[in-house]
Amino acid sequence: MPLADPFVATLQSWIEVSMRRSMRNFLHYARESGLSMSQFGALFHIHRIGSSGVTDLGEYLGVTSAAASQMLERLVQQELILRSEDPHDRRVKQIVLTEKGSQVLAEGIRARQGWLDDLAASLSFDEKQQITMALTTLVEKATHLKQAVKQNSNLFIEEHP
Amino acid sequence: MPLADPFVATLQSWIEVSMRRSMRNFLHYARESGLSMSQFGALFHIHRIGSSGVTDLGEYLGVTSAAASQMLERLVQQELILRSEDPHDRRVKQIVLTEKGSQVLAEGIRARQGWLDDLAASLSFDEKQQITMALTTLVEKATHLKQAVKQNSNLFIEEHP
DNA sequence: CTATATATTTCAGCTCGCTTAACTATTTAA
DNA sequence: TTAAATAGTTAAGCGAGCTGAAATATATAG
Repeated sequence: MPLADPFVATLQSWIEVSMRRSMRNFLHYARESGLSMSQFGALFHIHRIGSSGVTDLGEYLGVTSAAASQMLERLVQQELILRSEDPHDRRVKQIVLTEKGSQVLAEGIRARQGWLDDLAASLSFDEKQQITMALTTLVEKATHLKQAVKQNSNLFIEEHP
Repeated sequence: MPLADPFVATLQSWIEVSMRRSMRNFLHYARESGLSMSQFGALFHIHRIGSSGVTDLGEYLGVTSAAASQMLERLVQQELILRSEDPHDRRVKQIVLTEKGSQVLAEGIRARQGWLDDLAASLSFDEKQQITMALTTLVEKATHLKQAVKQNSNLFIEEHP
């Protein structure tokens, strides 16, 4: 076990602070919008990857296709998603966000991150510039990292032996 | 509505990337440990503020004291918390983590942030140093911000008029 | 002392999200 | 063409988590 890297420790502090804030805002919005965390997760995934099949979404969320189907049914009833037949393979369903679904999702994200404006206002121009550079590096590296892990997901994340 | 501040945009990107990663790891651990998000949230809050009353915890979580009481009962049964009478006011219960509760919480946090080691490994010494400085500033400002908001919470967050 | 306020628990009843199992429809392989 | 695989839905049943209302115990105000 490695000793505490000050870099990692700082990163942990920041993630703890930012996640607590973001989650708090987000849960507040989710509650008043009548949507659950799971439902937002589904909307988010559908938005991110474009169209998705029922089973794929279930795998992403870590649930059975039956559970995914039931959740999607609720989202259809709320007019947040559209579920249509894939013309190339009529067994699969194409799932996309409706206009309303996109709006709800966007508003949730905005609610989650609204405090960032206040944070920005409390920083000087130079501080902001320096932080922007640092975070840009982080985002880039983390994105590459993500792809690396995705390749190994069979081994380490989804199904350990 | 302000135009997109590149600082805020970068911050949003980073939070999206880091939250998606952290939440994914965390949900994975939560699932295999048999605890729900809400339960972890409760453990986290109890850990953060030391001891807490039932109603206080419910208010923090945004639920009635009845709901909080029921959740705490489940946590007691799992031996994650201790619930005892407050000697100064025997109506209220003191709620603290057990050793097991602390361990489970710490492991959850570790699972959530395990990917940071990989991220650290992908950065040079200079990059890490620069990012550490930037994040230290962010953490400090965000913490101050938090207190500022706490003072206004009656107005803007907990109970809007 | 009595009335009221506060802290917590219990209960009935509800929704959500989950599972397994059974079923339908469609595609693909032999 | 028939058999097997795949995608999705449906149904029954479970536990978590929530609410409102009622009950209990304690503290505090008059």
